[in-house]
Amino acid sequence: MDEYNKPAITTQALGRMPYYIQQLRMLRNENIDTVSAPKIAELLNLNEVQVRKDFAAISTSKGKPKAGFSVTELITNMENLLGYNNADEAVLVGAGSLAHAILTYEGLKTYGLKIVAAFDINSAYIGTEINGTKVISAEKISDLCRRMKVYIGIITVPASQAQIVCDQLVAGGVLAIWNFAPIRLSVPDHILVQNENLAASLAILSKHLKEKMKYLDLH
Amino acid sequence: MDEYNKPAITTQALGRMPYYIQQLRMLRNENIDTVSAPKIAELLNLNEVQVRKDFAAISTSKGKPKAGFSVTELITNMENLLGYNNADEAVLVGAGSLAHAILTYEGLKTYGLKIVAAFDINSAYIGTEINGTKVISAEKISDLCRRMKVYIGIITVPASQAQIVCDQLVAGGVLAIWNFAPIRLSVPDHILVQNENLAASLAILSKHLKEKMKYLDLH
DNA sequence: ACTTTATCAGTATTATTATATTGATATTGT
DNA sequence: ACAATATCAATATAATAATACTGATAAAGT
Repeated sequence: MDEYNKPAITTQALGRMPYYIQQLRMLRNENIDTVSAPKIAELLNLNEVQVRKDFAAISTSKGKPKAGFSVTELITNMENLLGYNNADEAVLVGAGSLAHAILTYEGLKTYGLKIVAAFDINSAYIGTEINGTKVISAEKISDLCRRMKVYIGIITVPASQAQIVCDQLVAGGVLAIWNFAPIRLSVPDHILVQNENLAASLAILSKHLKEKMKYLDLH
Repeated sequence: MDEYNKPAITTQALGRMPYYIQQLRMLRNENIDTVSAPKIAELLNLNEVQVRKDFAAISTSKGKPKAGFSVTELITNMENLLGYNNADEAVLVGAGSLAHAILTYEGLKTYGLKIVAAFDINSAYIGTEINGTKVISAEKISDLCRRMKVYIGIITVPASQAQIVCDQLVAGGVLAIWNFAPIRLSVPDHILVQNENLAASLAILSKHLKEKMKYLDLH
């Protein structure tokens, strides 16, 4: 039940878990029951040692030389880590196409999230359902979060409204915010913000490509 | 025109640029023409030194003690860096709600991307338009990419089809791929892949929250 | 003019993450 | 039973990124 003497899992490793899970499930479907770190590394195009370290960080048992790790056990360990069996409830604010994409995203439950309500200010959306989730007037954010004891909020509204929405979520007792608006939210110290910034990824891709193109020009 | 003796910009710094641009534009709108690194750091909740370093990495001129940096100059430098003035053309594959969200995302042009075509296999979508972009049959991916000399591809199809689509893009001469499918694509060495993995972010958020909750329980 | 002060640039330190190396061990094949 | 081998665990090194520190300097106040 506890994890002393375990190398605490790093943020980066955590980010790789979904890839591992996905790959391990594929192997399980092929009735493969043990797998080595080098094999997974090859499949996912990662470093062998990195994979082994990641496995060591989450696995309840050790890998065996020559054989590797138990596929089902790794899956179970990762699922537990990510909260597969006790998904947190979350609310989503903003009912646009991004919200739609999130609500229909199969990964949600797998990685520990269950969206219990969606909010919007646009009366045209209010009362409708998106993939089984009711859209409710944004006025009720604080009230409903508090009453339902929801601790995670997802923000998909435009940048201009993100801070307002954020404040309402915080007022409603939300502790963690998954923010898709391209701004840095200002929150009290104890609130967790995970920014999902398309602009940032795009910037990185664009810059890398420019470097590559420059390089190609010279040769 | 060249940048010797410049600290090369890091990936992380690059990811912060969109936040800086956004903030700097707000300041410009308020007719503020110089700003200090500590001020920006405070507004964006970042470390003062980090901001100064980031500015130093992209700015064509130096900051002045007591005054700070020129707002407009910083904006110009960042826009150039990110390709604001010569946006790359890209194609998008998969016409679902995520594609919709990307196509209507205002940030695109700002950060150097212009989507010239969208592809899908679903005949119900083919021929329609999303926010002004035509949806074309997925059979034509390779051919069209090559003819239009498009070097960036965006993948928003389900995981099961992502590799196939990826191969078609590569066959069409695409050099950089922005991948929203939750798998690690296998590509030739010279192809750039930027993964945008919702599952990974979610995993990180979920884990952090669990730690926080555990901590709160103990007090 | 002089002093104070906010800010800068440059350098040093620390933290985090990734990768390489070394020796041990379980399985396979002879 | 023994040797060969793939893989592991653990430790060491390297790469990357964040933060702290130190001395210099431009602007503002006295």
